Amino acid sequence: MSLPHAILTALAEKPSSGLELTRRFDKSIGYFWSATHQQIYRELGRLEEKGLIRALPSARPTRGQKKEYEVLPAGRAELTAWVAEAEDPKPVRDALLLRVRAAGVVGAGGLDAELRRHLALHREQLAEYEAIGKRDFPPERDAEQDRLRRLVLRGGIGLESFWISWLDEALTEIEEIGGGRA
Amino acid sequence: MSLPHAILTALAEKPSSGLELTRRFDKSIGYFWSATHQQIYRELGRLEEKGLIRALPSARPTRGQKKEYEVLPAGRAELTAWVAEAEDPKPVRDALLLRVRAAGVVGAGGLDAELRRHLALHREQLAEYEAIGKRDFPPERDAEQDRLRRLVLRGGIGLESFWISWLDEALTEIEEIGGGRA
DNA sequence: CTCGGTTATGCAACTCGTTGCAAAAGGGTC
DNA sequence: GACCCTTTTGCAACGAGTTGCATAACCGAG
Repeated sequence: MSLPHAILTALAEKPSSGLELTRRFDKSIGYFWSATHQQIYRELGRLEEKGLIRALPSARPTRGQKKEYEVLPAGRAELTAWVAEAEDPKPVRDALLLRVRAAGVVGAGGLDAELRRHLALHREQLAEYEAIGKRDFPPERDAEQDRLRRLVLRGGIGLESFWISWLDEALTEIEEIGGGRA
Repeated sequence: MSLPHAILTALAEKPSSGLELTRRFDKSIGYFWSATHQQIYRELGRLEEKGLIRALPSARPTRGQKKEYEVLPAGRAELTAWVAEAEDPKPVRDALLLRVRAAGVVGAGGLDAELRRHLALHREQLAEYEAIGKRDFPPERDAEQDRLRRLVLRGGIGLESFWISWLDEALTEIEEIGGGRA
């Protein structure tokens, strides 16, 4: 139930149309709450119906015509309440860890290539995060919002760093095992 | 599409009934691929229909009566093929990071309690993983399967450790901000 | 001025996971 | 032996996310 709040956050940062939101989700918010344009349009409709956001009056309501939304006071209140809500961390569901476990039963044939591929992907993502850090958060910007966004970014960086080091370790391990067999 | 393979892996490690599987998912496999008993029963039905597993002949097929399954050769082949399949890492979707970002817009009121709660949960989980490591994987066991399961466990440990250190950092940051305002 | 590409919004169908509940069998207790 | 609790299996409905496609406006090229 977090998608509506992801959208409220994005709109509170800057009023946008559905497509603009989609693009921002591809770049920024989507790094920790991804969503497709479909989900976004559907949710914008629901949020408008509930009176949490509204279409800016300038935008006519025809199809194919850009429609900008902004957050209403009720939406801001909803978001404020949600921030303090308790929600347990979702249990991990990671197919790669599962593959390694399955490899213990049927052998690790071909898994090393997949591990290397993931390693490359995570290195890319880490590089992107670090570029964003340099570009968007120079140390002189220090408002509350900047500090919190930097904190979230450090979360992303930490996660990617973890995966990179685990994948390194995994590759070493699997090469050793494979070497002993082949 | 990994649930069937999670079940195949579990059954290959040891033939089980639906309820036993449910319990093993709560303890072991479920740490990185969680599933409810509902999903498991449904999937057992599908896997049997496809001829990848079968009910052990001893078990009569009535409701409320235990029914044990084992993996058939076709199931093992399917699992072997799946291990080498390519699958991109799923984009992160983390409500807590989203809350921190939202706090940048509407203020961090009450969020610190939630961060502390998560910190405690992750510390618990880490302790559990470390206990499992000591109990199930003493260093003298060194078969391929043991090494790979230990590798997966180290993944879990690394993830929990990452969250613990990020949450520590986040709490410090938010206390500083809050201190400057109150 | 019409044709094709781009921008923008949206519907419908599907899969996967979740939640609440029901039903059959077995075992213990009074 | 009637009652109730536990174990085990299962159905049905729902909600969130995904995929494929449709529709409408706009804009530039020829």
